[in-house]
Amino acid sequence: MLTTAPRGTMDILPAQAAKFQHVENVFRTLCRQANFQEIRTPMFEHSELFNRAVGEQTDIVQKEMYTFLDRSERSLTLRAEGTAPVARAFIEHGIYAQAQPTKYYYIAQIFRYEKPQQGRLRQHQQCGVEFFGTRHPYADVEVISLAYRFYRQLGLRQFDLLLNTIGCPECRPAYRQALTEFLGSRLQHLCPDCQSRFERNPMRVLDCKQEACQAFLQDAPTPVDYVCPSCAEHYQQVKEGLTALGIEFKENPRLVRGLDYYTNTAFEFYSYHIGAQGAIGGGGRYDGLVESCGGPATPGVGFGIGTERLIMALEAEGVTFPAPPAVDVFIAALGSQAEARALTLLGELRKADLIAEFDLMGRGLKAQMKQASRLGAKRVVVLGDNELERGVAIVRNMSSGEQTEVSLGELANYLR
RNA sequence: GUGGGUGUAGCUCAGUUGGCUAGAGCACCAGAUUGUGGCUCUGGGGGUCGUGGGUUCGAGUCCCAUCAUCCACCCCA
Repeated sequence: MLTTAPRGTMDILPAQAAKFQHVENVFRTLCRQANFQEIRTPMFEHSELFNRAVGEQTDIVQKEMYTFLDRSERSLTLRAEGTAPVARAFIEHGIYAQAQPTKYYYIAQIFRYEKPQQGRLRQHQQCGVEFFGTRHPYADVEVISLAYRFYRQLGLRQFDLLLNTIGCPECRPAYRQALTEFLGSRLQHLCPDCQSRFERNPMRVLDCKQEACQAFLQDAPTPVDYVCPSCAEHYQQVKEGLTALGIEFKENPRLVRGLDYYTNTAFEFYSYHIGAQGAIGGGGRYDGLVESCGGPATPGVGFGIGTERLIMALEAEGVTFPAPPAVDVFIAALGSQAEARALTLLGELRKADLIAEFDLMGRGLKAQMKQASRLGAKRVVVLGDNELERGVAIVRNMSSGEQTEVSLGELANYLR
């Protein structure tokens, strides 16, 4: 217990951390190009924020949040989701009063009390964006195309973009009515899960994975059939915008998102190579969110992309990550005098922007060479009493085996 | 929350119908000419066999419980 990470969490060791860094670097670069600014919100929020924003009846709020009381009996919740905290900050800092739109990106840890399995953790990371202040369908296109470019830029090829519209508060009641009537009449034929979904959130019945249910749902009404003219127009323009950018998508009228705040556009990116949890990113429009959190009515659209799942998908497709830089110079010092000189030498080399390392394990020369080799050192500086007396050092090229003598004063220059 | 699989060295695993001081490969340390890595050879260190009970003359092997982990359902990234 003491020596294992908590369930559903994992240590990201250097080899893996390098992959995260690469993914994050690409993400930051693309965000910068598209003029999204970084925002960092707290790792925990008042529980009420998630309850309200995500929806009391959602699975996240019902059973997946890390909620606790602090020492002042305030109910706090570890960030269960990326959008709500950004919306909260948007309101708290009066950003709605500035010129719109505002575009944010974040790289943040998300916490959910789930039962772990492949691609599903209790702490995971998301790269996400939130785009506030405009209902323009091209904002949706900007957001979706950013995610799309992110995947492509990293080298991901085999993934689908699923697209749907789920209407707005104007047109949803009519749809809800039709769906409820449809489902109500054949409730006894649906699986127990669907029966409970019917009570809590009828739209979620649509994407039940049970074949028997899907058979009964063949003729079920879908949101697209009921959207109002303006929602239909919005959806149409999103599709045209994506097409204009050469982004392929698959319309899926059954795609429904599990968070209450979504309106209109809903999308999901899916990889089929990483097990059952194939959703590598998802998002949509949330025009009612800011208002429901206590701010002025403000439209928004965004996505969240799971970094761990993304890396899994990349690896499944055999995408290689850039190798982390190897050690440039290893100083092999012999004896305490040389060791002392090596210490100051290291500083000089590092100042010259070289990755420099030496031995602190009291190894002999042979073992130091081995260590240097293990670290992938390109060159080794051998420094013993002989060299020290003459103010020089031997520089060995580890790939060719060639050795030359260089004066200590020239060393940094020579190695650079 | 439900179901199934798996827990032996740092890692990947072997361990015969229960039977000697629990093994291999990799990794680590040392040596093979005095101050030179990779390859090879030799030697060495390292294991509460997940944990706790039980059965037995005897348990890594069988039984129970528990914990952890993996996979799937639910749901999501």
